[in-house]
Amino acid sequence: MPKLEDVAKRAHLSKTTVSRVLNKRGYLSQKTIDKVYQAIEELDYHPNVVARQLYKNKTDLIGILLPTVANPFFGELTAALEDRLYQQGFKVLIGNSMNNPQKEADYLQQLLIKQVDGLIVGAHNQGIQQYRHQGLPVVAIDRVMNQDIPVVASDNYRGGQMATQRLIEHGACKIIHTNGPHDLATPAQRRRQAYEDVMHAHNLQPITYEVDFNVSTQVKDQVFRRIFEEHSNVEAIFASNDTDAVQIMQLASQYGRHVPEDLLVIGYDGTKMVRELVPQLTTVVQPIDKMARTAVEILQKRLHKEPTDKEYLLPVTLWESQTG
Amino acid sequence: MPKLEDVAKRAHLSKTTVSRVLNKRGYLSQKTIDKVYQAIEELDYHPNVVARQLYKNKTDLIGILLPTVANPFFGELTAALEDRLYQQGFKVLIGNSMNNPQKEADYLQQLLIKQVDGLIVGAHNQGIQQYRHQGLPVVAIDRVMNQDIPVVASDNYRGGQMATQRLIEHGACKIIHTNGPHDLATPAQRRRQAYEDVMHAHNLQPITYEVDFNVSTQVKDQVFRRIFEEHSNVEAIFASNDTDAVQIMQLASQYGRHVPEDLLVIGYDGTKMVRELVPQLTTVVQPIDKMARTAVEILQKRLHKEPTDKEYLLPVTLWESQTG
DNA sequence: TTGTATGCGTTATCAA
DNA sequence: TTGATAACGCATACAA
Repeated sequence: MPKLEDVAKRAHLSKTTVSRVLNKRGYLSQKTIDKVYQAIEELDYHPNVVARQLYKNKTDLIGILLPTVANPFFGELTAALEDRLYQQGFKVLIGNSMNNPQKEADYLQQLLIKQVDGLIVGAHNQGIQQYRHQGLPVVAIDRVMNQDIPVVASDNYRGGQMATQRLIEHGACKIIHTNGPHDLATPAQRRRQAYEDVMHAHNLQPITYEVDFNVSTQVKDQVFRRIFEEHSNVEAIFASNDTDAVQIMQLASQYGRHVPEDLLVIGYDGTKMVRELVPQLTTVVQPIDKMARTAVEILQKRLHKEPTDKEYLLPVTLWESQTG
Repeated sequence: MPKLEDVAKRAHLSKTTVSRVLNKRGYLSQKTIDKVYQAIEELDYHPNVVARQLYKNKTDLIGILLPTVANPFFGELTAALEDRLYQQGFKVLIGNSMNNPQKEADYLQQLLIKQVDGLIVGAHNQGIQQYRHQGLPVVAIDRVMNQDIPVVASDNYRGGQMATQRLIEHGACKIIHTNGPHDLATPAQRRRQAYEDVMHAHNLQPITYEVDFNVSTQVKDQVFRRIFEEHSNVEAIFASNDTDAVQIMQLASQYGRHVPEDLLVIGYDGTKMVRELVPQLTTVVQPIDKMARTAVEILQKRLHKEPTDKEYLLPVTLWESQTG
């Protein structure tokens, strides 16, 4: 691998001059510039990014810590984030921590150490209190961390309202909701709050089943079956996310229930992929693109030490389709 | 940010000794070790990864260049790759190049430059000949690059055979296939070859519609509509991937066709996500996990300068469901 | 307009 | 068992 010095020698110049040409700094004669580029060409020289990173004390790398890009929501979110970050001159380091708090902790420890300039976190593991580390700008997505980390989220309360209201308008009374564990501090809990508020306002009894997001389809199956077995008269389900909603619908048919005649189902997330693959699913659409843009914007502010709000709530919409 | 020297000062030792403690090298008295760890604790010191990278001339970073993690196949593939790579001590830099040859070229230029220790490429853009760059170990997934880059792919020929044969066994004669542009050198073209071979063996006429993978749903719509308009008597479609298959089925209903009574459809990829969301879709399942493991294995060999084969074909299976 | 010398934070060689 | 110093490759302050 040729280095700056090799180029300098070949062009009969000093490292400084070559560096200047590369970074277009200061006064340079055209002749010098040409010589440098020619030497670079001949040697197939490329600057060493790491050395540059060390000197500049920044990497232009942003870490994205999420459960898994295999999930459509996080996949689309990651794609959107990568797109924005790339446009701003950053590259993206990913860490998928699903089902593995140890891995999340490890990523943190490693990423916090000057490997990345900033961090976008949406991982859901519990019991990780390490984010307090000062110095590294962090933005959370749909996840409450500690007080000085800004959160970007969809308007979960509004989403919960819209879904529950729609189910009630469609004549359902016995409506069951699924959500993450109540002790996991996430903005998604506001959906539950909204659901309960709307139910109470209509003198209906809210029932929430708690399902850990980071859990296999099989384990979720157990929980969802309990819904049908413990509440055979359930009329509607407001699910925690779209894949859960679909899984519930498939289970429903095993219990002889037909959607939407027999049972209404509304999901959450409304990714492009799910709306393409299961267009009949009524769902609350999170503005993934806007969330990504906002997260990157906020991160930039943090990087430039500008003040930010604590929370950014982005508007949801309802994909009004056939299942609920 | 405290550095080695700060720790050394606080522990009344030299940088060397502290470094030795951190890397557990050479002889050290327990007393020294304790002092060092105490100082590290007190200062909340973390080694600077970039400085280490510069000295060691490696980053423990692997670049993954794919069209987009928003697509379920690449999403699941990325998740699997990340998982394996993490286990091997690597972190992952992603680049999504969909619809953007410029971006792919840019990523290459940047990643080839010592920013990553190796590269896994599955991007589909044409006209990028830059991968010749020596020195950086590269593995391609489902993509033919140049001769000295090993390719990991599912057994596309077998997949094409299985799908076509099944459609014929189910009584279809007028079978149409969709695939990428024929001038794009990809192992997926072997599906087309298999399709044509099987068709010819049954004295049937193969018809392939070419659809650029990197293109919007809307544009694909145009192409798929042409299938129904130019071949109103089509009996079965073997689609290039599952999302296309679903899109085709939805279009079919607009043309008054019912799947599977009126029209058979088989997809390709068989991701967990699609099989969960659209279980009725018959599809050829790529062994994503095995592909990821293999790719990482091969990459390791390249990193250790061990010889590798040119091509690794992994077995596909058929998800025998209802649409075809 | 160009060159010299220094530092970024780490690891390793060699000497003590 | 420990310490001084050079090297990794680059970019800048300062000098010429």
